[in-house]
Amino acid sequence: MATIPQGFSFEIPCASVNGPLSLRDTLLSGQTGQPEWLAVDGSFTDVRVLDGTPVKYALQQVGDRDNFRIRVQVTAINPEEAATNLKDHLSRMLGLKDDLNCFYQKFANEDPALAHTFINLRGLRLMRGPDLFEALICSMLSQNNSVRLLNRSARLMMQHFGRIVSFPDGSKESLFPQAETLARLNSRELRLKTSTGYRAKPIVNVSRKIANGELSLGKLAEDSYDHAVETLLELPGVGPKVADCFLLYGGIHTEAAPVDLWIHRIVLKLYFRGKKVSRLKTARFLRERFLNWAGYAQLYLFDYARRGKVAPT
DNA sequence: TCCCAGGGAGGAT
DNA sequence: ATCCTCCATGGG
Repeated sequence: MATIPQGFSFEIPCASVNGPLSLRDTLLSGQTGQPEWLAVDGSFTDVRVLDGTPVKYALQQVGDRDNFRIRVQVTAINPEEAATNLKDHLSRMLGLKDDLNCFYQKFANEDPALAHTFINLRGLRLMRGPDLFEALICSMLSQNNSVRLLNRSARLMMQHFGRIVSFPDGSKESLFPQAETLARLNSRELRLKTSTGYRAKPIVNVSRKIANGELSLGKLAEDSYDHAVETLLELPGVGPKVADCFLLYGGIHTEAAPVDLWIHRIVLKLYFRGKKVSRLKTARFLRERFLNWAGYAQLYLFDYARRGKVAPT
């Protein structure tokens, strides 16, 4: 009887990350492309299907924001093989190639408010959701919702409607549901089982468009920012903020800057002297000022605004 | 009990 | 274009 390989682990060295990293801030900053990661005594666990095979892994950052290594524990049928895919997956998902120092240097001088966040949030990176459908649904869940409830609904969707995968150690985990699965539900069932409220109907509707081939998120991801937004806005339950959320956290366009209530408040205060402008203009302002770093600027300002609890103007 | 949450749709002005 | 109101649900 062959022995089951138990603990396999590897490390990502500091040298293969472009600049500082705060794994904790990155995974717990409430980025909407996927359910927020759960921290279990300093370690974060996730389950993904990479190249067709289920992989469970735990991440831990050893060291500080500037001098560190990422410890990765892998559970899979063939851990060594999975590790190869996992390295690419993590690099993309955690934005390890993003040149953070370039971002900081570019705006530290001309933008004092933003520069303030560079100190507190040093190493915070943009997370790209590994799955486009998951990113879209989580973005739709975010409308008029709290981060806490959004995550709760996403987890309930996984538990009730996600495929279950099992691992050599005997554990079973549930994945985020497929579009085809949600497409077969009636919205009432989804609403009652996952506490999604009035968001259930458009979520089922959009899932059906994807399942029957009317909408291809893969093709959408190849489009320009403007054209992609145009397509997204035609979907029920998708407005400007949700569209930008999907494009940013789906890892499609870093120029997308989702403008929610908090971002709107902080941008009006910092850049418009409290003058009232529409959310659409706020979003355009961020894109024009920060270009391909607009998503990052939004990410840092979001945390800054929430932490400071900027009052409505 | 009331207000709010990483908004969107539909309508009226 | 901008400004209402309503929309389910759970937490404070």
